[in-house]
Amino acid sequence: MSAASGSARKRRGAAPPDTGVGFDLAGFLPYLINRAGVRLATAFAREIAPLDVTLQEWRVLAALAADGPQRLSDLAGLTSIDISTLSRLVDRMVARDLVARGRSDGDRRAVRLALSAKGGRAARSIIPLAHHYERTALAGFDAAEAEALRAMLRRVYMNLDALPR
Amino acid sequence: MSAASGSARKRRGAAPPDTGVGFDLAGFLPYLINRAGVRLATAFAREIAPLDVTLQEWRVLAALAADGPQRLSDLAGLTSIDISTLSRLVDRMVARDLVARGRSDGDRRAVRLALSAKGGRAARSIIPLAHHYERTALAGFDAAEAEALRAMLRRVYMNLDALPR
DNA sequence: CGCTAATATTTGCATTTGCAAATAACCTGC
DNA sequence: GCAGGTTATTTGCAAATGCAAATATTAGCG
Repeated sequence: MSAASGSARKRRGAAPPDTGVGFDLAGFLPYLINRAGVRLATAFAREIAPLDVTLQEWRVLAALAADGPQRLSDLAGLTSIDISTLSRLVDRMVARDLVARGRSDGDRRAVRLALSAKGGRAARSIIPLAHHYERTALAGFDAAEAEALRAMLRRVYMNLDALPR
Repeated sequence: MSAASGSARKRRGAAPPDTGVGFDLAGFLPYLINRAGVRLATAFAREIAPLDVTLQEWRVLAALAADGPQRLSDLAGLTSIDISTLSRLVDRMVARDLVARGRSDGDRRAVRLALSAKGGRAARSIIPLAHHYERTALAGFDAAEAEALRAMLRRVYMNLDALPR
């Protein structure tokens, strides 16, 4: 498993890595979040592939399962998927009868997306896997630690929310 | 900023969200990591766009700056970029003279990638932005909290490492 | 040594992606 | 009740992506 431990001091005895620009990647938060996220994502994607659901599809199912019927833009916010990408993803899910698309009552510009019966079944079959997976990711964490991690991730997210959109 | 607060109890007075599958997205770790990661990524991408460097390119620069010259597969591990995608990404970076590509001495199958002079300058110009950005993400965190977050993200990553590859 | 299995990288190919422009439906002030 | 500006979604289009197959090279074994 790769070395890359602390390093990145101001140089010292050991030869600096040739092109010595010097950057402490291993301690860089965006790096740590990204690699954990990618790991989580690719591994879970493999887990649900046999169910013929992609990761992005699962994200849509999960968001609809959690928050109920909603508009496309709400779903985009909840899934972190670009709205144009999501529009087409939902197309495919509608075609496969996982999601029902209707026009919003109040505002006819907006779309109203909901789980179909089949989509609900798919969600219910994946949710236990998701929970199991989360427990795996949090192996060795006690409840307080797990909650602390969640809270800190929310804070990071909100800190970034305060930036120029 | 969307509502979506705690909710997801076992139901109670308020009407369950129509298609009541029931899933606590807001407390689901993979969701929290993904949305923080996506936020971090898209916002930083915008930040460096004026420098004519994409996020993936920055990841390559950062990995080379941190760990020095290395092989393509090492870089893939460090950046969490798929190796075939990375192969082509590096192509472009070589074409733009950000990265130098040579064949490894010991093993002529392997490639040896290093920052070019220009790539080093690009890295050095972005690193301060990256640090500034990390500080923004961690606004309100004291040093111990920030380090606790990093440590927990490493643990999550390692927990997943133990899974079937 | 010669041959088969493993490793490192590249390439073929079909999808997915995301920005920007187009479209559609509201909403506001007059 | 309508011009002009916003908001919600879709679509055009040029990349970027990732899986699987091809290539190139090394390693191991008899």
